[in-house]
Amino acid sequence: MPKSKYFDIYTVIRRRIEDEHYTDMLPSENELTLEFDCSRNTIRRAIQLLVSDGYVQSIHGKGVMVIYTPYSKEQYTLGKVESFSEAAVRNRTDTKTQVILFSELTVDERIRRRTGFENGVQIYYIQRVRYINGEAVIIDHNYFLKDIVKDLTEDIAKGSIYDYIENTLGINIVTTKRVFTVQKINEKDEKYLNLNGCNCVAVVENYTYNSDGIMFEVTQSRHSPTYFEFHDVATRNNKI
Amino acid sequence: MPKSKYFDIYTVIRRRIEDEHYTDMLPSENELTLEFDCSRNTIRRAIQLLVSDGYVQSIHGKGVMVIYTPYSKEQYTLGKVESFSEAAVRNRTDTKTQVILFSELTVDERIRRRTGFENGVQIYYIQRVRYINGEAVIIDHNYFLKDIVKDLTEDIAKGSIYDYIENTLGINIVTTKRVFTVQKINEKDEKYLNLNGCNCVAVVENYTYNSDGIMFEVTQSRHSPTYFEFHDVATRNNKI
DNA sequence: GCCGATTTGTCCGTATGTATC
DNA sequence: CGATACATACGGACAAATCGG
Repeated sequence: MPKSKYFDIYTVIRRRIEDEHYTDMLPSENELTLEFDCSRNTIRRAIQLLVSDGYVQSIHGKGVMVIYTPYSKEQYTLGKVESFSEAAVRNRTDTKTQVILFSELTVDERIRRRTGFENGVQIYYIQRVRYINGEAVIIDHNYFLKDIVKDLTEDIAKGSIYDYIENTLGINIVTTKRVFTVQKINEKDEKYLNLNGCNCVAVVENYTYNSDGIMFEVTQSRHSPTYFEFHDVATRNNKI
Repeated sequence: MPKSKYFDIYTVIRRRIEDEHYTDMLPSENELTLEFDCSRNTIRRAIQLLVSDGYVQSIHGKGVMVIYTPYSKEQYTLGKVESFSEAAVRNRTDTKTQVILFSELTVDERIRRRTGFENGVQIYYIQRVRYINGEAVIIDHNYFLKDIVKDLTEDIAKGSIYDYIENTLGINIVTTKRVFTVQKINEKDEKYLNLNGCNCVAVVENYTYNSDGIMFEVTQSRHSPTYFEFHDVATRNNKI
């Protein structure tokens, strides 16, 4: 539902950059307001999105420079909610998910420290192995608040829990905080993952908030290093 | 140089959140415009920064919810240009930098593939080991365009090259694209780093652009897993 | 379930400041 | 110096979501 004008404009300009229609600089904001028949403010919002995607860079008094470089290797979803491997899991046809643990339990001190959920709260705790092209590349440890993610079943866990959350339950995912680390493998990693001799895994911890500002999910994804790749764009708004 | 009003307001509100003056919700935008004597637009820009910091989350028709959680362990600079370890290197007094290679060379096919610099261009290639509290935790491989980062010396490399770039040369760093991976260790990693038995390192590749839109630096930082921790906030602007 | 008040989201137009050329 | 282009800021209008009565 692209209801907003600025997002539509963003999409159009982004495609032009990807098609290398714009290579050096974008047209000036004034020219773009004329073309898209909108206010300069709207154009600026669109450009802002392109900046945060790492597609362009604004230069005061000069113009908006294109710094997009196409990625030859693989498609990955731009810097947002998914890591490369997660995107792969979602996009490929040749993926599989194996549920190795499906449990309902009450948060105790040990889980509270690990997740931040309060003691005594009811949760689902699920462990899943993700396969790409027949190789086991990720182990997910999911913790879901039972109050919010209702009626989860092992059958749903075999498919996409995110689909269930967003489409069936209609929960809106807004913010995800992530922490990246590299950790020594544990027995489960060793048992299930294709590690190619690595004794470490890339660990991504996700803390996911719904539109009520409630953190309803904590997930630890343990990635086999061979397939793990994550992209990010940082821009300086340093005025310190 | 906090010249802009919205950035000042952002700083004030951020501090209030950190001091737990605001815990559940922010005052409404209208109230804030009254307090700070500004337009609603300016307040919204300040809030936007807080959103991208993962401090708050806006809820349509309801208000702006605080989702800030203080981090007990360590200070890390919020999601921007530095990883945790880099921040540690910058902040701690007990840090050391050892230059193990300082060279000037011409980009050949091998380096072009690794960095994206064009063949024939003159660059500095530097290797440095970073210590925190006496432990070797990072090896940096820096590639700088000689045209832009002029007159680099081994002596400068022993200190902070970033200081030299920003303060002495007056180069403005705007955008940094990063790629995270986990790789098997090579001989240099094994020789220099405290790996605690890990046979992998956390690798961060930085591609840095100046205000002319020129990518003038490529750096590969190879982190010992024990000290590596990186934070990130993703927000959905999904209107697909 | 409806209505009205509140609150955030989008969009517009204008004015002024500042950096680049 | 003037023209151009981006940056900041203001004010107003309407839409859309939430909540309480």
